[in-house]
Amino acid sequence: MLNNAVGDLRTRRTRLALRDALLALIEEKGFDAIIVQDIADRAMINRVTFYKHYRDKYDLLEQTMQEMLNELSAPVATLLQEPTNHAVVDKLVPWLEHVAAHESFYRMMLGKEGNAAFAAQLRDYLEGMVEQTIKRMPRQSTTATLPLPVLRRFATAGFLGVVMWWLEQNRPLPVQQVAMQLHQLIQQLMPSRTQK
Amino acid sequence: MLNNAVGDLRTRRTRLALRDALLALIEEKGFDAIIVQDIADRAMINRVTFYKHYRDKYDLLEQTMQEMLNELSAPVATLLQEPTNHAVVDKLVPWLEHVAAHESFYRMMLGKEGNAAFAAQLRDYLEGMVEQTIKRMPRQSTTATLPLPVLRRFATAGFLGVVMWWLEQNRPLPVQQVAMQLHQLIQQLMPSRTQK
DNA sequence: TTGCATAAACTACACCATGTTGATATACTG
DNA sequence: CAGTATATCAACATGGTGTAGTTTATGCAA
Repeated sequence: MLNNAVGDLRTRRTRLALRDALLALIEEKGFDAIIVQDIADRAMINRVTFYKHYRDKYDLLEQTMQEMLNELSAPVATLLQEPTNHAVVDKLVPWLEHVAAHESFYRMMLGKEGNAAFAAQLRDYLEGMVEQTIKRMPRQSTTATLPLPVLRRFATAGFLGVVMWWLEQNRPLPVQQVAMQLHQLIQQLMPSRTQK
Repeated sequence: MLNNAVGDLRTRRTRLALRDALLALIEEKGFDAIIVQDIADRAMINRVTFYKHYRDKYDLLEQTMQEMLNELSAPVATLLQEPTNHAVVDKLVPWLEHVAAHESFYRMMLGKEGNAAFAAQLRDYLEGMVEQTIKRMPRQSTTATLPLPVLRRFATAGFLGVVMWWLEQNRPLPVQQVAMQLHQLIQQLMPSRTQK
């Protein structure tokens, strides 16, 4: 059926339990190894009830991923307000802190056993951020030596790569330091910007 | 069982057929959607025979991936001989040409429907390359402003990101141009190198 | 508070992919 | 050419998926 009243307390409780169960299981053994029965067991929900809310485990994953990305957007929303050169570093910090708070989840989803769709979605999300930030930047020599899409992709993919490295190594550096280094890396890719 | 004489003509024929079938199917519908029967059908091999050679479809994938990476290594082997600054660009070209030759495969395996393990393996492989290249570089100010692992990860992840972009867009640029741009991006990340 | 409506639980089922077994036919190797 | 290894075939147990019908319980609105 898949059509339950979203307002109903029972519905909200069930979906929350399923979502939490999925997150916990992903952290424990990765998404691929999970079967619907696992999710139902963990959530203490009947397996049939699962199917009354989600088509399959991929459906649940998709919705959960979307929620994670929305959460991720919150700390960055303010970032777009004042894209002054130095403020960006400080605004990276809450972003990285969110990632750190859900460390195991991100490590799993972005790692070897991870989910390519999620990585791609996160990259797209970052690219969107970059695009908007660039738009609001003070007009300057737009005659970049490299095509913008290439530059953008290199930067976002590299950015994500470093975040992954950071998680894989169990965060050997404090958030502030990673933020600084990421900022510096991005800066080095923007030769049009005059060295202040 | 899984132990067949690798010298036997039948064995070689069977494994080749299975490997080719897998590659074709990956290009058609991605790895996840493939079932063993698909591979057997396409290879015109009995399904049971499949299991006499490979544990499961993941086993076959792993071996096939390894072969692809070995092929990929060939054009780069010479790269390590003379890591002079300008020669690197030229040596990137055969590498990109290999990727272009197996375009659909790489696009699938690295894309949204792709396989995170393969992406990670390819990244590791690239990191190894970078590491060796750096070792043979003429000693110079090793006092990089950034930790080497971070720099290396950013560069390789960004590199792969651009290659992915190139494939996703159906190769809007000729190989030479991509090679140049990638070279330039990497250069910009190496501030220790004096601008010649 | 009570009754109604709706969600959850439970039982049962058909379906499909997996991986294995034992018997038989086929074909490579030496 | 003979012997042995490999491929084929039919059959089966197992386990995960998704659905249907029925009963139980619980939240909601009057």
